[in-house]
Amino acid sequence: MSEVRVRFAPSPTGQFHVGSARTALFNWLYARHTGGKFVLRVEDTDQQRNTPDALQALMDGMRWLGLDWDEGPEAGGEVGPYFQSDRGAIYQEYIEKLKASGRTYEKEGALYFRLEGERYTEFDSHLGQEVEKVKAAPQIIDDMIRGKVERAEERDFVIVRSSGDPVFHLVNVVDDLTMGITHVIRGEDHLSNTSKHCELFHALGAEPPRFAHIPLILKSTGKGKMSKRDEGALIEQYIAEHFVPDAVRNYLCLLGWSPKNDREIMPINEIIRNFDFGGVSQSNAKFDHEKLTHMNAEYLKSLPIEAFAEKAAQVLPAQMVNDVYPEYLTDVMGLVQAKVNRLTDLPSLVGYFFSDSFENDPKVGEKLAKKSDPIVKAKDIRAGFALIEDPNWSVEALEQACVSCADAAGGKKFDYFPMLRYAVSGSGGGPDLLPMLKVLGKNRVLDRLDTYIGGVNS
RNA sequence: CACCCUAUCGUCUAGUGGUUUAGGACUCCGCCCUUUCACGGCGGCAACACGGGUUCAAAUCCCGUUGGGGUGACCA
Repeated sequence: MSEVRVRFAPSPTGQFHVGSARTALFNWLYARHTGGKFVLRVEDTDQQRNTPDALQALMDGMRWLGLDWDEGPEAGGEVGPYFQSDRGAIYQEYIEKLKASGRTYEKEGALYFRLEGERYTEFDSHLGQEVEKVKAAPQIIDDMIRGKVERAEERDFVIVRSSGDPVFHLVNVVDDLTMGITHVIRGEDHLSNTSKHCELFHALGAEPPRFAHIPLILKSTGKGKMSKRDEGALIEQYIAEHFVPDAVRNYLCLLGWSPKNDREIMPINEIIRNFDFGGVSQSNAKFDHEKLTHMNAEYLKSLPIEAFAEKAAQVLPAQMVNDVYPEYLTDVMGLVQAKVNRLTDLPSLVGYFFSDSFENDPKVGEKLAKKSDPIVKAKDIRAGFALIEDPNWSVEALEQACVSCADAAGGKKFDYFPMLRYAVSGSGGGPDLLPMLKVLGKNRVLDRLDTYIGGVNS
């Protein structure tokens, strides 16, 4: 059995769509699973849209997802060039072969591929005119996901435009042939055109590769397949929003593929080991941004605290973290790591750890004022905290102080909690209170209690 | 209009003729924990599109209908 060779053949337009990313991913997984080669081939025949920037964005996106290629731009390889724009001579050579085989003819300046079979004329409602059709023998597509699919082409088709440029169907087949591609893994939107490709392979005296047409990713709301304009459709967006790349990749793996053992959050090695076309779904899947976000949160939680703090530092405003000890940042992040879904939620979550000028939530303030004497309580607990001698300002010492105050007032320690939280953070929710006070430190806590006491009186 | 693909909870899916009161995950809801909460624990709602067959037995096989998706370019 010869080595598996798969390819991802994007047309770099500057935007890396999740659908393309998943096609790349499944190719990559199959190559890694089988120990084969993953080829990156750039379909840059559309000079208008394909810029160096666009290529860079595509490669950045692939690398961000951890999809490394064995042959292609910046990697080299034996069967290049890997840019279609550099392969003109190769296409010409194969066009000549096709001409020599007698399967082509010219019409209105374009070169057509001629189907074999009985010809007839018919009105085509889609084209709105009479066209010549052919009763060609059906091509049998050997698809690893869908089994044997039979489809017959019924019209001759253009392989070289009157401008002299070869069309997609031709270059795709020639490239796959000359690059020794053994398995073509692509979106189901290509399935109907595969019969054209099989015709061309056979006309060139070659056996078509095996195919795997993977289901499409559909819009999460509304109809049709996902497009670049839909929310969450672009890999660039996840990079910009500091998603965990492994989380995005993990989610994409599960969109249309299942390990069939109820496992979802998996290290990539486990996915590679289990990846197989038997696990690929035959039906299309809707994109679910919430599940992706959940998966991102899971990956965030499992990060070592140092790594989490490092990532957090990238999304927090510079003035927040610049003149702060790294240990302080790590401590703060330890408080919120398990609670955050996206890193970009962080700034609004932890502002009060870094600045005294935080917003007070008026609703929480009102609710607090309705309870009994928050100011008296604040004064009591402020006095109690001031007496703490433990230089570590530990959670235990803080709790003890609360208990003492509560005993003296004939209440419970929790009587002070909502007020304390509001006084130091302006908010009604957040991390566990006592650890949060410890991280904030004695000076900050006492100062903010003073502000609260004074602020409410005035 | 034609051709091709497809059809299990709202969503992603497990299920390849009997082990299934159809399992897991996201979402949602409830309870517990916490007199905070965006964490955690426990629990709940929720599906085999429809109609025919085949079979002792069908979510699973076949046919049809309906729904969804794709393709039908001198785009890729």
